[in-house]
Amino acid sequence: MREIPKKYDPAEAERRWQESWETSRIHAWDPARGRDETFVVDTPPPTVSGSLHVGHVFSYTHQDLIVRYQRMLGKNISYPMGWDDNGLPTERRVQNVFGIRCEPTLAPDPAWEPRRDKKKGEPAEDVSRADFIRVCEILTQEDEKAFEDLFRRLGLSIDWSSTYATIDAHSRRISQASFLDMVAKGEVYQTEAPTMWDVDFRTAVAQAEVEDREKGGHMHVIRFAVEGGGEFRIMTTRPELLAACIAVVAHPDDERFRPYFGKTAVTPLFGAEVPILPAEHADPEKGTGILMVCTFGDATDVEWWKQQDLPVKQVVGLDGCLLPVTFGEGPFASRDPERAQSAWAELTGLYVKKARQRVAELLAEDGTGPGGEGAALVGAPEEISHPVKHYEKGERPLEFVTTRQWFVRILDKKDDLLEQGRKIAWHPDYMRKRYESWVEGLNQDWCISRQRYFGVPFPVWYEIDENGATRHDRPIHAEAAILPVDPLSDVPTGYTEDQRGKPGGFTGDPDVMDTWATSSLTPQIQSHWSRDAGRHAKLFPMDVRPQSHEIIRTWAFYTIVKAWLHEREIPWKHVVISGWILDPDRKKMSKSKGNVVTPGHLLDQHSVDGVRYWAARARLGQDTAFDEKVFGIGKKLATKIFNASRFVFTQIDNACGDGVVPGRGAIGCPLDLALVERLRRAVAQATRAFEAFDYAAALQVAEESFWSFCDHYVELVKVRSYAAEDGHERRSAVAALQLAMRTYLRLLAPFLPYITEEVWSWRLAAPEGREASVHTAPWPVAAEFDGVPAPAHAAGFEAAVEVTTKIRGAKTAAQKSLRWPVSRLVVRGAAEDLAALEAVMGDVAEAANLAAGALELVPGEPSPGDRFAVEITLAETAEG
RNA sequence: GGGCGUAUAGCUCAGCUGGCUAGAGCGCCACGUUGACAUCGUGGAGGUCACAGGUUCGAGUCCUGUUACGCCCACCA
Repeated sequence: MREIPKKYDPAEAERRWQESWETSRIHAWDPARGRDETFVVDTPPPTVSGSLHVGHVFSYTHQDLIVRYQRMLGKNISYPMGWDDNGLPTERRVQNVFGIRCEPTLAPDPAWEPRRDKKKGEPAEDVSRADFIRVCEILTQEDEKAFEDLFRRLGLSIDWSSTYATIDAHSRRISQASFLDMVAKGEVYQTEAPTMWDVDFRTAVAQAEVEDREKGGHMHVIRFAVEGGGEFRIMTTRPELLAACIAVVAHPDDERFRPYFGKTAVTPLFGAEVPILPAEHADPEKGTGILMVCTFGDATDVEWWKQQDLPVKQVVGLDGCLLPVTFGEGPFASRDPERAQSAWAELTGLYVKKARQRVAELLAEDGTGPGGEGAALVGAPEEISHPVKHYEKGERPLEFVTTRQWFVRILDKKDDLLEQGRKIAWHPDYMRKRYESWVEGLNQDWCISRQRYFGVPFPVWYEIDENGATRHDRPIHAEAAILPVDPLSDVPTGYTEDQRGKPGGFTGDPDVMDTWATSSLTPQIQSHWSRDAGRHAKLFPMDVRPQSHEIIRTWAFYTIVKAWLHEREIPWKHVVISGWILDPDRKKMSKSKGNVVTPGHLLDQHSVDGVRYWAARARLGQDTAFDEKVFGIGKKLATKIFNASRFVFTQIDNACGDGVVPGRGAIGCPLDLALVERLRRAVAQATRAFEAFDYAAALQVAEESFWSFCDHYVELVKVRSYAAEDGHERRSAVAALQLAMRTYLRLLAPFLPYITEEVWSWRLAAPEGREASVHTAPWPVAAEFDGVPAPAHAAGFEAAVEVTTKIRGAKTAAQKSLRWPVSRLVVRGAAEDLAALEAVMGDVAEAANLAAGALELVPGEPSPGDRFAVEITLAETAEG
């Protein structure tokens, strides 16, 4: 029998148990067991190029609480770990750490090695695509190690034999298979069309990655002439797009502009003739009621342009600077090409923001407004603040430019996707609304191609015809058997490498997929969809997707899209949404605000169990203030478990020299029966809470019940359990203590895995089987209390507590110790309450040190809100 | 502009389908070393449950409106 330690060293226990769990593989998924006894988690793969954050500790703990409960239910758990390393965040970090930049035209340099000692001002070094990707891999492996260390320490019960990275060969294979399946189903298409474009990263972005930011700007009022006489004014924040104006529109019912419909307007400065047309989207209330349509100022322009048969005047380049344009020909026809050209000469090459200022100046200087009178610009541009679309990871506003991109058809599936969302249980339920409003607001198909490098390539080549032109209309798709492929280094079947880029040969698609195109497949990556039908059937659809609410429109949404497209299925039955960590000022903690607390020192200072306790107190979906005091409460609870266990097991050792604890049948004393009744209730409540994924409520129930056990039951039962004589009263006490401890340790095990495992190992752990660890031990159920009768009086426990508390109060008020004897105690109350009290009075009297014959029970009326009215007379001396 | 959420002791939060004479922990005050626990124990003082109406025998709990904060969404002229 192991000696019970006097002190608890959390850090030592954490190391010891991590190792033990690893060795015994209690977190591993068993592929032999069936789907119905399996619980599958779609673990969020963290972005490893981000920093470690208390937010990780918070939300990953939430998942682990649910998982640990399910494991105790006996479920075969599939809880893997993935690393999200593909994509822009990694590229950006690599660029910063190593001071390099990818230049895809360069050939790989075998002699080149990355350096971290780049100085600040040193210009970025251009490296080949292959070298760039190699460095991305080096860095993500380091980052993944740091995350794994934290997660292991945090006690996440992850199956570490089952990990993946979103850039690894397996994930690339699944991603490419997904793409090809969508091609086969006609759900993906390629088109050359205006798309949202980030001018810094020089890549297309999707609607989900776009956010509005309130930015300062200027409102310009510009006069347009109407052919045949007349003029009107438009208002715009983007005068630099004047040369890209293709039409002027007003609302069809707007009387002010009705006479102009069908006529032609002439743009100032550039002298372009553009039609004046009615358009429903024009709002008579806004601006002057008439506005210019440019290629392309915003999504409305794109939308409207698509409906009309109008030309494209692309003036903004991929870098956000104005392109050279020749006026007087093609779409850039002008009444005065010379003047237009000279004006444009001032703007060409300028970034849009710069060009905006300059064109305003030109419009103000130009004395030839409509009719040759006055300036085209009316007054000084007015300073305003307005929302501007940005790529969420970008600095400068998005532009709409025409490029060739891959899109997944989602706009035609809104109803199906809403229906899928309704089949999934959201926790909390109101989070479903976020999903629904996102689906309802979709206005673009999903652009999945990115002009980047560290990502999953499209498994596609294109034929090059005899004239050397790339035939995007003649794609060559990779066969499933050869996936994953990199079309820039691999050769399509039937071709040889020397045909690359040659007339009659082929060329690889240079783009990579949107990172979400892969992340949306985390269930399929885990289940080996398209590769292993048996495994897939055992893991898909999954049980639960844990995630945070800001990525409902990306991760949750896209995952639902993919599951629908591939198999007409939901990806999981439940989504559980964690809230955010707020700093004490109620601001969201984020790296950019500089208010992030790193998790390492928290774990050192407050112990893992203490930190997990803090996370577990936050209900799903609820943002939580970062409050260091709460860590202390958790640590205190762990200490209490340690000490209470020491007491209980010492009592058992003393009472049961043979090591055989009296069975449940031995429990017979009224207070002990009352305790068991409370255990029954706590178990039922905690179970109900966990079934609803409400781990916080389960914790609260377990914690409150446990403290009450310590503060009241243990104090009341001590004299009996310490008794030298081995009578049925002592046996009842010891059996009840053991049953309670077995119950509480398991109720608290999901929250505080280290301390519960530690004390479980002292006396309760079986040599083998489920009860070898508290974490595989069966979750407590009502049947465990069978054989223990219900107490005769429902309120016995509460009666004992109330009288005990009153006696303690009297002693405290009299500044006496709690052992001070009581010479006389008169208790008044209702007859049934007195009966309940009488049954447990033996324990109360012992705990209160009540003199023999000092008790008087008197039927009568207590004061309001109380069960009893008591008169307490303390003894004159400590000896009674 | 639309939608969602939150507002309960100084602080962090519980209060399920209405019965509360509103709870817990921390903090604060006082007391106590009793043989699990001084990284402790015991007791106490703290709230017109954001505001205004309404439904009801009865509302922190339901309805309506208002305010504050947070989040999500929205074509930015």
